[in-house]
Amino acid sequence: MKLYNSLTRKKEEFIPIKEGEVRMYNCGPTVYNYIHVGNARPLVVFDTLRRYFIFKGYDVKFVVNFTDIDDKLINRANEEGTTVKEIAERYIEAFKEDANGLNLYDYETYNPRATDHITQIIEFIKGLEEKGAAYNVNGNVYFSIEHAKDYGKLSKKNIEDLISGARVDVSEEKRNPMDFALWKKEKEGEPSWDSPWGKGRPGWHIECSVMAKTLLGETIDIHSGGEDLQFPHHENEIAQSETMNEKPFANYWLHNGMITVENQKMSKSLGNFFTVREVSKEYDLEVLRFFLLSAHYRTPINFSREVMDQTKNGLERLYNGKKNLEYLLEKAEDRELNDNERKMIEDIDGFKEDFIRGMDDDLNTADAISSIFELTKYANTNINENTPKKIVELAYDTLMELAKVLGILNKKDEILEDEIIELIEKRSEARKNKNYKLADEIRDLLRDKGIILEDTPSGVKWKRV
RNA sequence: GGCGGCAUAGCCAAGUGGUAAGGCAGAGGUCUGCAAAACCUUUAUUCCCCGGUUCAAAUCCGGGUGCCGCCUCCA
Repeated sequence: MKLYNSLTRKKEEFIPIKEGEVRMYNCGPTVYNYIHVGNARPLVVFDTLRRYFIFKGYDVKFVVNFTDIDDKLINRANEEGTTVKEIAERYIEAFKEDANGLNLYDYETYNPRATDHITQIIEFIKGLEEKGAAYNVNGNVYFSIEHAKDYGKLSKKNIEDLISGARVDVSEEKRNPMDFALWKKEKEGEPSWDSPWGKGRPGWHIECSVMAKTLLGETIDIHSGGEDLQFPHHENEIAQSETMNEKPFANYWLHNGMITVENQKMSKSLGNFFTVREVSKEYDLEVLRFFLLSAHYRTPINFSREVMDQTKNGLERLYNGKKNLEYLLEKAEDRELNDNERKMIEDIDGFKEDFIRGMDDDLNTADAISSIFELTKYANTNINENTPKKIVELAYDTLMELAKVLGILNKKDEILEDEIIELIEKRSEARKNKNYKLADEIRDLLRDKGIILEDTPSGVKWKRV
């Protein structure tokens, strides 16, 4: 499998540190608000990468943290006259709901909180201090970038350019304008923890370094996140971790492209964002997930109602294909395969190979999705009531296996209520008697209840909308 | 100013040297009591523009144009 590594700016063959095992870290949300569509992209994309590793037989450890202490949470708490803890709890709960809708919890994910790692954070900063890479000024502790080897190697920035172009307000305390805070001194009314430098709280960058180390080890396989985090956040993580541990922090750095709205980056500061829960009022979040996978993860994608509608229709086509196979599965009988049917096994396996080829090429989900469409088309065309059960099962299992990697087609139909079943039977009777007026009335009635009937040569099929 | 990315049909989107995948929408058709679903046919002689390399370029090289991201909290 090849992955594009931002560190080298090349596609590289993925080689895990430990055979058969992958350790991944993805920067998670700062829980001061609901997540928006832009936040959802890395979550969905790298969840899909995790799923694909599992599909390939790897044992995967995947960490997505919560940043639950930060200026934004503090501001929010002050605005509402409540506590940081209350804000964090609220938006962590909200996150979990959204994540469920996006099908991010199909497998185990570790969701550590920064505030549960204060002890480790303090230890880490002490370690940096001992190495001379951190300095304390009046209770604020800064990381000294001069002590980091290759600072800027991820984002390919050089320090002189950064300083000359810096728009940051230069703190009197910092020795170098690009130095960043590891520990922030307590301010009135802010949550704080005791530390060797007095009361305070951790800076943002240090959290990720510490949680990655604590949960995954000093060198991890893959670190992922939005490309807008590349600088300074990821650069600073590298600086801290590699200075502290004296070994590579992450072997592969993966960055997803931005979501745009009318070709402008969706962001909180521009105010052009759609929260995941807003979207969920109009679309099933599965549509959003499918949309986020419909283009290669490194290209920017534009979020619009038009494209969401297109995605919804495309997804429905896949569901119809699934439905058709489920229907045939009930009818299919076991029998010996003839030559032509044996050939079908190869054909179906071929779609799976195409899927794998796409995914192996730097997680090309757009390409992989096309092989799922082709599989359903093949099944619709070549599989019918007379197809042996073995073939129908293979097609169905293959479809579901590939869909699971993408985290789609996981909706199950509920059981129909007895009164609905009675209505369907009544309508069938009416059709038999050529009483089409009554039959159509019943069909319309059921459609209003969200149940679509389809008459096929071998019986009535139904689905919910 | 520095660094990076993108430009393929009405729309979305693969394809990085061998003659344009797939999806959505549209048109026509088959099937159907009518529908729906499904299937078939149809929709880019051409991949932003101009040069060049090559037997062969959407793909490589040079030069333009347009759009976007990062350099500040941001997924």
